[in-house]
Amino acid sequence: MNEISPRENTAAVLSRRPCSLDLSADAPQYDLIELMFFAYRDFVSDADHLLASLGFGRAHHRVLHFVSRRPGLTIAELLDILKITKQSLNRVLKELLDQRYVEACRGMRDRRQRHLFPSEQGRALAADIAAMQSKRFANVFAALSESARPQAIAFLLAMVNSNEQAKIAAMTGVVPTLTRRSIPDGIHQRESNSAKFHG
Amino acid sequence: MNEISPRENTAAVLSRRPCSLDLSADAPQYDLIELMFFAYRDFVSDADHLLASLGFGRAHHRVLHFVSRRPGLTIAELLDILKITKQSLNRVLKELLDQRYVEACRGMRDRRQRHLFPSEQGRALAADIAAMQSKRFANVFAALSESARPQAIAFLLAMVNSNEQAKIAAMTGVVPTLTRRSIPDGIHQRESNSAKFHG
DNA sequence: TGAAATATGTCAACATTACTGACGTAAAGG
DNA sequence: CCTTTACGTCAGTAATGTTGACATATTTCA
Repeated sequence: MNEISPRENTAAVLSRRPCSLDLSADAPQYDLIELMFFAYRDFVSDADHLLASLGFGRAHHRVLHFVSRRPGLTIAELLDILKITKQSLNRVLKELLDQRYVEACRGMRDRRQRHLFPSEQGRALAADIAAMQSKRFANVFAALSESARPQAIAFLLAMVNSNEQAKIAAMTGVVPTLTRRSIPDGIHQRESNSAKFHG
Repeated sequence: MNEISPRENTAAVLSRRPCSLDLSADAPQYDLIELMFFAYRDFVSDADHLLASLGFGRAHHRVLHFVSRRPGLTIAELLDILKITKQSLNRVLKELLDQRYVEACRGMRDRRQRHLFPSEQGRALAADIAAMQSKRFANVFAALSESARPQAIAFLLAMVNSNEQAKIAAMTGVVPTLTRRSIPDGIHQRESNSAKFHG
């Protein structure tokens, strides 16, 4: 089923190497589309073995990372960063709390809020993983020119939906100096930020 | 439960803005780690609405994309690109075949192989999504300097595991000219390429 | 003060994408 | 002829996400 009579379609089969030589303004940028996929895939794979050995996944890592980076943040702030539902967050957060990688305490000003802090071992795990990923960046920039690092930061920040760039820049401590003008994003920029980030 | 006596930990709570001013060689590069997360999250979200309206997910998109870009590739080649199991591939591929977004035909030289081709509507859908993502890149580079595009390509390619860079460069049609030296990747580079890419 | 809004927790059901393990089939190749 | 290769498939499981509904405590506001 779903089978077509045997043909080789020689021209198509043999042209395995893609030819995206179109330089017109709105030509599809296949190279960048695919490089984003491969670069991110290898980037996130760095931490997987270490996390799996502790029974954690990437969702746990993301929570632990942002709790470690911004100690004292609240559930609502974390939800706004991760763009997932509170039910999804709660499942992984509960495990991190149970296993004492994260601690929580009620706010003094607003006792409804819970402020999240990394425990000692939580801080250590987050640091270990950050070191692994930082090593990849260090290798990358050692192989490129000196301006590559600020250029990469400017590129990645510009890739973020423009209505979030200021917030992200502040959060990451990045100074968006290289951006020259503001241009609207892709189609669905303002409709929602639901990432449906199954990974 | 999992609650600590109410304390505000004022210093920690108030220092919401992270300070990663450490410039030593192996300092954690929190800014880049987080920007990779946010940039990729927004990048992949571009296609979600269109795909969802057709009953497809990101896995379908990845298959359709590479089939469209390299018409005639075989199952084995596709598995090597996506780094997933044949069972995972088969589920989404079957749906794309059933709904006539992809066509398959037996190889003439080796009749065990199946060569995959996009149908007319498959090509159209792949082109639509590529156009959306390309628009994001066009906006990004319009806001940055002229050298930003080749720099971004060099950066993303350098982020790929080094034992795959040559293959990826060939596949995407990118010329890795800016790379100056080869340096080993993160810890798990050679052990496996299992991406466990739940997204 | 009392009602409404807010911050969070929780239960249930479900979808998507991935995995492992096992087994089957057809074709290629020594 | 026998083994390997390329692919298909069934069964079970795991991780991460969703929606919807409801509960509880606390703050805010009229």
